Amino acid sequence: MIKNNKLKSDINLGMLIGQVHRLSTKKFVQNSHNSGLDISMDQWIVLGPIWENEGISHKEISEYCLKDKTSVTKIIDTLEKKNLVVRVPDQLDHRVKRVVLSNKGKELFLQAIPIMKLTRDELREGITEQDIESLRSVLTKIYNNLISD
Amino acid sequence: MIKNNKLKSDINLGMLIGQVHRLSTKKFVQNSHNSGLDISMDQWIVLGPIWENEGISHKEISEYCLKDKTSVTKIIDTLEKKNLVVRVPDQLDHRVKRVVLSNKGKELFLQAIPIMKLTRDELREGITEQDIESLRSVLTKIYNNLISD
DNA sequence: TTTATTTAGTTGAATATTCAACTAAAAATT
DNA sequence: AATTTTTAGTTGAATATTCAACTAAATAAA
Repeated sequence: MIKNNKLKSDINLGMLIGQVHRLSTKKFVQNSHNSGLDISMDQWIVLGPIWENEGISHKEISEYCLKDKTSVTKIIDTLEKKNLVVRVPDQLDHRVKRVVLSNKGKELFLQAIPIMKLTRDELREGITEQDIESLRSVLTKIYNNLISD
Repeated sequence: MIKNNKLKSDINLGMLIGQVHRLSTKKFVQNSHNSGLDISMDQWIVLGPIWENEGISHKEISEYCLKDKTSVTKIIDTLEKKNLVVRVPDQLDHRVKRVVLSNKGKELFLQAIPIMKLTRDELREGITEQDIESLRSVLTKIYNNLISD
């Protein structure tokens, strides 16, 4: 049954996506650690839109990062505990929390940029821009299949 | 800085891989749940090689699934708690634990196969075999970059 | 205006991952 | 044979994700 090659190859594809995801985040964290920085991949991903858009809301971060609102809440909890960001309640809409970077957060973000670049270069070694675009294209198709219901 | 388009597109690619990974596992779990099955994506992934190779060791499962040995230990803990598998110490090499499926485990595995197929079809809707092969190819290149250090 | 519904964010429980440190057994050195 | 090193697996702490249930505020409907 499982010997069905088609099924098996799908499982392998799923495992491959999972493993590439895990190993990339691991590589980023290791590179950060080697540079003396204490930041995880997901913390970096959430810091991005806050850097670009001071006072962005949870919901907007969620959309930008393709992350669940629950995940965003908890990652911001961690970032706040590390004094990298501050939550500011919106003055007009009291449901909304706006997030801003502390100086420490800004500093860390700037230091992490070259780490991101290094990690990208390691990942992409020997891979053409065309390959990357093809990867992005197919992943986007799958993504669209997954969000449409 | 982050406005650097190249960097930004890399972040987006990373987020895309992460999101596709999360959404696929979510889709599988939802499909399972809709069929009355209680199984997670990672539990399914670990059950696979045990089904194919009764008495497989943790280490072999680890290699097959592209998962860390710690993860394998903990997922097998869960599977054992659910009475789906049993650990059997190897008689010759006392370090090795061999894992076998219980009847309940075999039953669940068989029931999960069509769920896996359904999930695959949903993911791949409108995507050519060529696209999938291209995806696999680029991911494999990245994977190889990540494991070679 | 009062009620109902939607929206933004949080909480707790369950699962998964990684790291570092650990146990115990096997294999290699001396 | 005794010691060192490697290997297989486990444990505990920290991070991340999902689900379901929840609070509180805003918006829509009655």
